[in-house]
Amino acid sequence: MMVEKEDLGLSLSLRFPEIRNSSLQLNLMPSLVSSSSPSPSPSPFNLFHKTSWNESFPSSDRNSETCRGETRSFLKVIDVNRLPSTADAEDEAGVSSPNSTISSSSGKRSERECNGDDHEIERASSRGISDEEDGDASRKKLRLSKDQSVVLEESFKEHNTLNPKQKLALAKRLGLRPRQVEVWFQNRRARTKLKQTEVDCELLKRCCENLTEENRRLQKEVQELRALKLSPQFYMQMTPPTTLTMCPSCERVAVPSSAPPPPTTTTTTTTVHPRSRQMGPIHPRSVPFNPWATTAFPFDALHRRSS
DNA sequence: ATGTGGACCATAGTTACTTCA
DNA sequence: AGTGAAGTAACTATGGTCCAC
Repeated sequence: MMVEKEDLGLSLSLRFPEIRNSSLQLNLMPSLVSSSSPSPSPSPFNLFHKTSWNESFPSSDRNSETCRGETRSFLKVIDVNRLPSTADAEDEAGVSSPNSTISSSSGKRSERECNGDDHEIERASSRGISDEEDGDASRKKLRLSKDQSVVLEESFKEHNTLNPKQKLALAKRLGLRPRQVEVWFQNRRARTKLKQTEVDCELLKRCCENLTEENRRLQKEVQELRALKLSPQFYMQMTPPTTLTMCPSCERVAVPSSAPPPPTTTTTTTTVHPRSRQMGPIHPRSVPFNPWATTAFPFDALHRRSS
């Protein structure tokens, strides 16, 4: 069995070598995924990756990253949930984009910043620290309003990543800082992946249960057959065993040529094509067991969504 | 052509705060 | 009112890609 998890867990493929055409493709990404994103991407969210949005908003030049001056210290008294003033909005969306400097919270951030004060200023502003709270090291969490969340969700449906221009535009629209928008998208991606992982786990669990059940059934059958083999009298009274076989072309189960009522346990190979017996004997083929067959999971719907 | 450093971005994991039962 | 769980904003660490040099 090969389990392959593609594209960040949003596409799950399970294949059983002995079961042809039984590959399961799980694709649970939101249907909003643009079908126009063709090329595979190393990004686990490749289904979302770089849609026309990004193309229409080419990434702004990275040279716009400039060191922030101490004039930003006024942010210490700004409520992050308030709508930005005109000047502030300009600042937010401006070319220099001071906040985008901090937008990347990578380990290299400190290298890019002019000094630690700027970082602290940003942190303070991100916490919405008021005058009396200034200096408190604990971070205050803001709660995004419902409207803000709705807009962010809608934006995420369109594209789960943002380029700098998108980030700025969205931040301006929502009255948030670009960093907040960025963090929201990061967390949103993480939540999406987590949920997808849970779905995948549930699916694998069901698959395992089905396989276990089938294994149990087969073991029981083997035991019964062995028991029959050990009791000659009973064995001799049995009707000639037959085997359930399937026509490779029409996938129908063939019936024995003698056509008695099929016994429960069978092992012969002589078969006749179910459609017409003039076709003569065919190569027997074991009926494939499909562990997914008894699963109530709506795979068809998934396939439809992924296509 | 290749190596290197900087900038940027992504994810994983964690922390701290808020909300709610 | 107090409390634990769940949700989530914000953070850190790390690694990958791109690009200029």
